[in-house]
Amino acid sequence: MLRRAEDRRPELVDAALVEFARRGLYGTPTTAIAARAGISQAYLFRLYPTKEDLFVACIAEAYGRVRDQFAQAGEPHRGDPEAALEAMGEAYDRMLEDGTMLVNQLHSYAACQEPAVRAAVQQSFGSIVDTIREVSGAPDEAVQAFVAHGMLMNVMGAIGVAGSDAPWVRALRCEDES
Amino acid sequence: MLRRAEDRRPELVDAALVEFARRGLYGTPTTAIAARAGISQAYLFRLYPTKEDLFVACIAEAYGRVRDQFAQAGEPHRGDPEAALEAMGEAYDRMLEDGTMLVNQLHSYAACQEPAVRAAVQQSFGSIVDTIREVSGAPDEAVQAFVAHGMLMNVMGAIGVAGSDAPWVRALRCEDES
DNA sequence: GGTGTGAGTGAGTGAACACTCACACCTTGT
DNA sequence: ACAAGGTGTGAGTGTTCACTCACTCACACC
Repeated sequence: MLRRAEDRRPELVDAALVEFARRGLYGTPTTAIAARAGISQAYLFRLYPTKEDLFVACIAEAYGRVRDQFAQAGEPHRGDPEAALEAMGEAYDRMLEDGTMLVNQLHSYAACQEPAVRAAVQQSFGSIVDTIREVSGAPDEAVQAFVAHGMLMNVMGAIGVAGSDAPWVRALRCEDES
Repeated sequence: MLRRAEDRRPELVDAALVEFARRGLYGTPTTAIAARAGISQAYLFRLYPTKEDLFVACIAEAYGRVRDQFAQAGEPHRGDPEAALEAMGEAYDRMLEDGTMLVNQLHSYAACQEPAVRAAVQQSFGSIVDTIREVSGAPDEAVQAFVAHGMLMNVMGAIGVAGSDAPWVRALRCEDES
């Protein structure tokens, strides 16, 4: 019947990732998160003393998963930068399909006015870039282009043009007119 | 003594751009916006019937200014894609210094769950891309790389690593170690 | 069976916030 | 002179929300 708090916390973070994905730190009520996690709001605040603490935990989790996917995808191609980045790009595309982790990244940028959030974002983001650099061994220019391209795809997903065939969207996807 | 509503509205948008830049649509109280604009909160709601309407107006203004800067910077180089993109890039760097317009773009992505915001973002964003394409005449690949690079710089500014010299930041800026 | 401890919650609380309303004031046209 | 209409506000209102408190219950150990 009773569960350990250490077991509950990751479940709460899972639920919070879904809710925060919708409207970010400021727009997401803790009641919705608690309801999704199947616990009382009061207990949410026992597991994480403030909403911001929970958000920071979500940031760390979301970035961590992305980093792990990159590492896993790139590892078999260690020593072959092009192949490694290619594999990481495919992993990124797969993550874009669900979108929860990536859209939370956008919300994390938006909440960087809060010092605790900013610190977590800097740390987690740096860890992803380090992983890309270390595993792929690619030159800085290629890493920069890779990260930048990922952000563009992320934003295009978030603003709902991923499936659009407006000319400017097709151009950003580098599809020729047909 | 009394001013016309049409004159007030742009001033209100200016003030709102500053306030929204901090915490976005959900995290910014209308009281703060009204105070900055030097009007009562009640009058704010006469000028824009909902906070969301005001936010949408801010989106349009922020994106519009960016688009105008791009057009102005690129126009003298029409017909020379590389030079045009280069000039636009410099214009972007200048806009990053203040940051208000660009960080509002991040907040606009984060608020895309609201249909009205999403529609405005899609329209304004497309208008920027169209301008870049039309004025520079650059191939899709170059436009994509340009936009993606801009987003990366924007995010790095927002998360507060613009001036950092951590290795991963230097790598993303493509500076060699020194 | 008793007792201590951590899990878990129902029912608040106070503040913040989006939005409203009744009213005053200024300006313009006639 | 005065009506009409736009400008502007003080003082709310109802709701939402982060966070708290007093409490119950399950379990482990003796």
